Amino acid sequence: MEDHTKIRLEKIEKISELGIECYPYEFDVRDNLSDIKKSYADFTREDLEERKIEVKTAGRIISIRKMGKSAFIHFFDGEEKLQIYIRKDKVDEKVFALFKLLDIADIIGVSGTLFKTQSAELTILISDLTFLSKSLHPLPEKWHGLQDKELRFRQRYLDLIVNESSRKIVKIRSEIIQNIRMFFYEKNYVEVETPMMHSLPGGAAAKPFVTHHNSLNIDLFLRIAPELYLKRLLVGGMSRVFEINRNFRNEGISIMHNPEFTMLEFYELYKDFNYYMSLTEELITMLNEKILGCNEIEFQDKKISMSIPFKRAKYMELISEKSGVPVEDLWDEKKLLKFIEGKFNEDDIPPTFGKMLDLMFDHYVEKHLVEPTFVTYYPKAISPLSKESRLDKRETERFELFIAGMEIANGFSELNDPVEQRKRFESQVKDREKGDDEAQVVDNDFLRALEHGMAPAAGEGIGIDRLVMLYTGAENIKEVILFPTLRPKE
RNA sequence: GGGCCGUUAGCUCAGUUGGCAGAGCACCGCCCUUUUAAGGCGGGUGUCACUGGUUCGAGCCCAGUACGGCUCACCA
Repeated sequence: MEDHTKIRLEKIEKISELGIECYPYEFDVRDNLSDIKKSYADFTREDLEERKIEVKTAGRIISIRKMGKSAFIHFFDGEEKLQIYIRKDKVDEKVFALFKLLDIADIIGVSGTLFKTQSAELTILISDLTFLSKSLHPLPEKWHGLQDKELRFRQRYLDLIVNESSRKIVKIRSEIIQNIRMFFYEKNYVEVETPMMHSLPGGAAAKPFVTHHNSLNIDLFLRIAPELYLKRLLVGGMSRVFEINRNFRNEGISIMHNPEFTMLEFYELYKDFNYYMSLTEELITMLNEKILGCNEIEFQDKKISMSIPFKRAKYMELISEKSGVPVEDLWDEKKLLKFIEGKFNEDDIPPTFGKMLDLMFDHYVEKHLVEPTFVTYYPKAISPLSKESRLDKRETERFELFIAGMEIANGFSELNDPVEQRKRFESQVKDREKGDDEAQVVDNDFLRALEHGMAPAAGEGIGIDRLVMLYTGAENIKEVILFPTLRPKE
């Protein structure tokens, strides 16, 4: 056993011997530290002297400065720090004996009177001390905090205790989600929850996790997207729905990817993708206002203007512009393949036309999309759930929003023709046969729903984790997910 | 999955040419009633990630393994 732990266990014994409960059941916190600071930080020493303001609060000890018969302690309630002062002549003997057995990281409750020290720091002069919980381990180092990323992710609680930047990310994430909910509630959207376990993986191009249900004796897939269920709700006449929930994709882990991630999806009947581009601008503008108070974000040393309207550019034209390949040649699978064969390794040559376009886009375009940009009119081959474009039969009414080189949103006019949808699924199956293991499968149950008639509709998904990265400047998705997926240790 | 890098005390980090394992904070003992990176005196608390190898001798060199970071690929 670690020495620190042994010593602290001995202290628990000694506290017990004083007749003090080491793990009590409750404590009446009358004032939290932020309220105390907010209310009294501006009072002068004389004001506080005169008014003798009593407070009762609790928190975790983060530093102790002992001076024989007195001591200063900083403690922390998850939100704010405050100093407390204990003097031997101002408390019971037992309280002072308890104080001597306290360690950094222990959790205590205190009652006392507010005053200001000679250096004008608001401080509680303790009259009573309640032991609330012992920590058997010391805190990480006091001014470097916890730096080791692996420890920060594995022991997030320590990270939260000592690193304010980590607490701030949690808070901003909560504010973003809360504001998104408000945004949709105010527009009369209904929040729903659809299955996390699907009998067919659908709604996106991705490899699923597989699990098994014992009593049904069937394999189930953790969902890769909620899309096909949300559209069943549109068939059911729910005209405005949204869901904020986890998706699971059995793919690589990187600074942009976690196997489980949070997705917002929303759908509205009688609207098209143009309307949703505007709605997205409205949503992002609202978030900028609420979270940052301005229409600019700072991301990895880059200032990015978020003012609307966002740029719009066609998918094929962007590829053409950055790669130098004429648009009509991009549409010609043979010419495109020839170009790719000349540029990429043999191993990297994609098996399908859609994958070739993806490769071109990712390689030539994506990283350049720093300013918010709607990439529009994705080809049909890579958009099996989107409605055909009114302008060009090869394209769909689909857009993706890119900010800071990250794909943030993906929306489209929803394909609602069941015959066409079946063809698209079948074309996906052909892609799968050619070696695209992320191509979708035919979902007959979903097709039956479409056959009952789905009104025209727009739909969109927004990756919440990446959105939080934008608003917090986090450079790794693990920073915005409290417990990112890591290989277990030991 | 590929490439590069890292892993030394509870934490943050040094460790030279292969020659007794180090510092600061934390911790332990003593002193100290307005300190705040409190201070003073004394104390090193360690499976140098793991397993082998080379060597008189390995934290250091070599091989492998584990975990992580960065990056490329796939993906949102």
